Formats: sequence, C-alpha cells, structure tokens
Amino acid sequence: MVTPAKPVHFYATTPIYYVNDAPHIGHAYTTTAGDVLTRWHRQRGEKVWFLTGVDEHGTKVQRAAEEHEVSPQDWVNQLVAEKWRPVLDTIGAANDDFIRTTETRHRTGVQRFWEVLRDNGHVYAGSYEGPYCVGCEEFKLSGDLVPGEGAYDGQLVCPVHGRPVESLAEENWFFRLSSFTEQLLHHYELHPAAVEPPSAYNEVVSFIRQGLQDISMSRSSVAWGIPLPWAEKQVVYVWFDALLNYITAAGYGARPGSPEAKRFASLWPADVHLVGKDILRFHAVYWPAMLMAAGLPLPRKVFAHGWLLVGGEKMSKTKLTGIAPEEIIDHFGSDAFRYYFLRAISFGQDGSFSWEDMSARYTSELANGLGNLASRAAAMVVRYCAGVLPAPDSYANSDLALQDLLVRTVQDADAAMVRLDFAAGIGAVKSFVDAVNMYVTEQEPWVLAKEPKHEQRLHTVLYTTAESLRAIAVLHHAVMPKATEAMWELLGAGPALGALASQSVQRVALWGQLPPGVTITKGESLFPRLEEPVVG
RNA sequence: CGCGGGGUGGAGCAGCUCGGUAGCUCGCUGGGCUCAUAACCCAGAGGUCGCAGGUUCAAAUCCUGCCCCCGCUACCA
Repeated sequence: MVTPAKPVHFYATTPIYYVNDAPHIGHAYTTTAGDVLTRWHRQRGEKVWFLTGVDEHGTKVQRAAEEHEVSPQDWVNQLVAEKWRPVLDTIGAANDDFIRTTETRHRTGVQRFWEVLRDNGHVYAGSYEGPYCVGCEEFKLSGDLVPGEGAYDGQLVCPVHGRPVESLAEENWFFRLSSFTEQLLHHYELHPAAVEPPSAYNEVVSFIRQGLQDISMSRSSVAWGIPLPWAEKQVVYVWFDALLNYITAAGYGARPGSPEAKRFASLWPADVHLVGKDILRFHAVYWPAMLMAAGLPLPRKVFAHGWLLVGGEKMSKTKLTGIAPEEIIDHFGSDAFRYYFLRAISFGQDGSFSWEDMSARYTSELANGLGNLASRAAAMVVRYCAGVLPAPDSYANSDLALQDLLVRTVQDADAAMVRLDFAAGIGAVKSFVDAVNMYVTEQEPWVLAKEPKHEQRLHTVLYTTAESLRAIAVLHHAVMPKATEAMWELLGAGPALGALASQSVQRVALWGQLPPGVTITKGESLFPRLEEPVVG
C-alpha cells in the first residue's frame, strides 16, 4: 500500500510486426497483452513506456511492391496506414510510441550500431552458402523446401516453383555470435527469470549449450533494407535490422545531450519484451549477444507467449484460419476481446479460440456477471434513493467480509499482473465480482426497502455495493478501459475522485472513497446480451 | 537421435515449483429469489487426474519406465 517515493520506469515492447502480412488476432493478442500490462503499471504509479511498431524491410515487401507497381516505400506506407495503424484503435491500445523501421531514427541507429560492432571486431567479411531458388531469386531455408514430385521425386524442391534449388554462396558480413556462448550461459544462470515461462528458458539455455555459430548479418541479394555504412551494396539482414527497434525507438544513436538520448538513458534496458514463442531465439539468443557486443545492458525479461489455435492448429493464412481482430471486435467489442484472450488463456501457453467459447464467457462473466451487477446496483440506488448514493450506517460482519476480500483481491491481482499472469489477475477480480453479486442476493436490499425501519441497513448495503463497483472499475480498467469508464460514469465517481486512469492500485482497497451524495445513474448496459453466436 | 511442452468429469482450462478434502467457465438436474441484461443465489449428478511401477502415513502433485499429440533442432517477421 505504499507508493514508491520516486517513479519507477517500466519499458515494455511488442515485436514489430511484418507489414506484408495481414494483421490477425495473434498480432492483436500480443499487443493487447502489452497494453494491459502497461496500463496496469501506469496505475501502479510507474513511469511507463509502451512500444509497438512494424518491420518494413525484406524481400517479400520488395516483391509485393513490384507486383503492385509502386515503390517499396509507397507500398509500406499504404500497408501501415490502412492495415497496421488501425488495429491499435480497434483493440484500444494506448501505446506511447510506434516505430517503423523505415524511419530515419531507426536507420541511423541501426547503422550506428553495426558500425560500433564492426569497429570492435564483432563483424567480419565471410561467405554465406545456402539453397537458392533461381525462380524466386532468393535464398531458401532448408525448412522451406518440400519433397519434389514427378521428375524431381526424391529431391527437395522450392515450394513456390516446384523445382530443385541450387547451392549458392554470397559474400556478406558475419556477426561473431559464437564468441558470446559462454557469456550468454553465464547471464542466464544468473538471471533465471530473464526468459519466461520456464519452458522457454529451458529451450533457450539448451540451445545455447549446443554452442553457437556465427551468423550472417547482411545480404547482397536484397535491395530493400538498411545499407551497411561501410559496404553500401549490402543491406542489414532483416532480423538484425528489426531487433534494433527496441533501442532505436528509445533513442539509441541520438546526438548526445539531445532529448532522445536522455530518454534512452532512462528507458534502457527494457523491462520486458513480449514475443511469440516462434521468435524466441531471436530475442533470447541473438539479441542479447548483439547487445553484449555493443556494450549495452540486456533486457530484464523476454516473455514468450503461446499461439492462438483455431481448430487445434496454429492460425495460418494459407489454411484460412487467420482471423482478423475486427471480425471479433465488431461483434463483441474491444473490451470483451481484451478480457477474453487474457482471461481464458494462460499467458505463455497455447490456447484455443472458438466463437462458442468466447460467446459463453462473454455471456456468463461479462453480461450476466459484471454487467448485470452494475445494472442491478444502479437500479436499486435509483429506485430506493432517487439516484443519490446514501451514506452507510454501521458495518455488519457481512459488509466487513467484503471489504477484507477486496484487500486480498487487490494483493492477488497485483501480484499476478506484475508477473504477467493475466488469467489469474483477471480471475481474482472476477471472483470479487461474484462475491459482490452473492452479497447483494444474500442481503436482499429489495426486502429491506419495504420496511422503513430497515432504511439504515438498506443504505449500508447499497453503499457497500456501489463502493465495491468503484473498486472493480479501477481493477478492471487496464483490461477493459471503455466499460470501466462507463462504470465510472454511472457511479458519478469522476467529479469526486478524478479520472479513472489516475486511480492507483495501491489505494484501490481503501474503503469509503466514493462519497455519499454522488449521483448514480442507470446507463446503457455495459455488456448487452448478444444473440446467437456469430458464424465463424 | 537430442531438447521441450501437453495428456485432469460432456467441451475448454487451472492446480503440479513448497505432496494432505480435485478447482474454474460452459452444459445438465432440483430448489430459492425477484433489485437486475429471462439475469442473481443455493444444492446435486458427473472425473481410475494418459498407462504401469516406486517413494511416502498420504501423490494429479516427487522418482522410474512406457504410450499418444505437439513444438524446437540455426540464419521464415
């Protein structure tokens, strides 16, 4: 219950998303998690910086632009404006920054970074050899290749052209990843929470134990990228361009003394990088090694979340299981989207999505649970007290029990949210909502209202209910900013207590904040019951 | 081959780190209530916690072996 004497910085990031894909709920899931996490930390009184953004370089973008007969820059501008920026509004994200890898601040930071590494001997000229498809005019990964058919039976062929690939070598530059094997192992021994969940940590450590090989960090066969400062014919390989967004956005490489440079000094290292488990290695092996080479501190935590499964499989465009966030949000709203994915799935594990499950949770927990509680509470204050919140009389054990439960709820929720256990954090608040619903049912204020001699007891019960809703609004604000604002409004809390977003987690359990006399109104349903589940 | 995750009532999940009445959401049955979004509350039915051993007074939880599903195994964002 103590507010930190000086503000703590909290810097969290999502991956930067590859613009050439269509945004699906997997992308929105990560951003939502970051948004809920950072909103929560803001309400803890910390100085928060939440970064998301897009990755715009690489062959696929270059080729797509050619097909549309526009420049790569025009092509990505269009994708960002029409597809990627709007998703943030759709899900209600309150990010502090949005980095694009085509921005000058990123380009100069990336070039500066690699120049430093080259000057320090971490980069050398080498030759990269790999399977190359002449039809695609690009290198393939062994994992991309598929078994050939017909004349090529028994060989591995390009999945696009169905023809064998040839082994080709290209001159480019290598990052001395191998020299960081021991340092990385040492780092992870000292910081077992630097990669979470533990399953991800184990994978990373066992991978590093196998020994690391140097890795090429530039491409001569790709044009759309950031040129190497010392070899302009080559561009930085996309991953070694993209990962740097976490520091270039914060201000790395800015002129010393500039506001950007000061910001970098206060923000870095990041507190948490949220990533999908498919890109864990880049963030937990390559990225820390790069930072070590540059002499920069390492991020405090990389958290790998699971995949959203549809019908038991990872969502995929090619299998037509990719679902756009707005398909769900148009029906359920952004608050329900945020609530559902963080509540129903253990963060860090895979989770299956289905319209039926989402619909069931929405109806049960949001419409029948929270929404209905607000509705019945407001209706009774309006009916029995003309909409004016009465003052409580002396508290009975049942009232005090609810107050005690609130204290425990806040402790549980805060501990869970801080460790990124969103399901448990939201679940704690949900249990409190259930307890308040039960309290109302047991206290039977509608019975008390029939007898004038019970008026004081009625007032205490109604006050206790309204004050509980006040706490619920604060505790759920990070998850459901819109619905909780509506709750704040119907409670008439704003004029007395100030903005909902400014209500601190540390103080939320202090009883009696909502002053008697405020006007309570019965507004629109917070979560109207929705008819038949959408066909999906 | 190696590493990792998962296998819990009809469905989807939590619990397993620090062994001790198996919990949650939905669904089902019966009852209560009527303030409320036909919502809310209570009670009940339903589980050999993948299989087989072991440790222990006691195991979903620790150990061993096995079976099934999935992921990673190096330069796809």
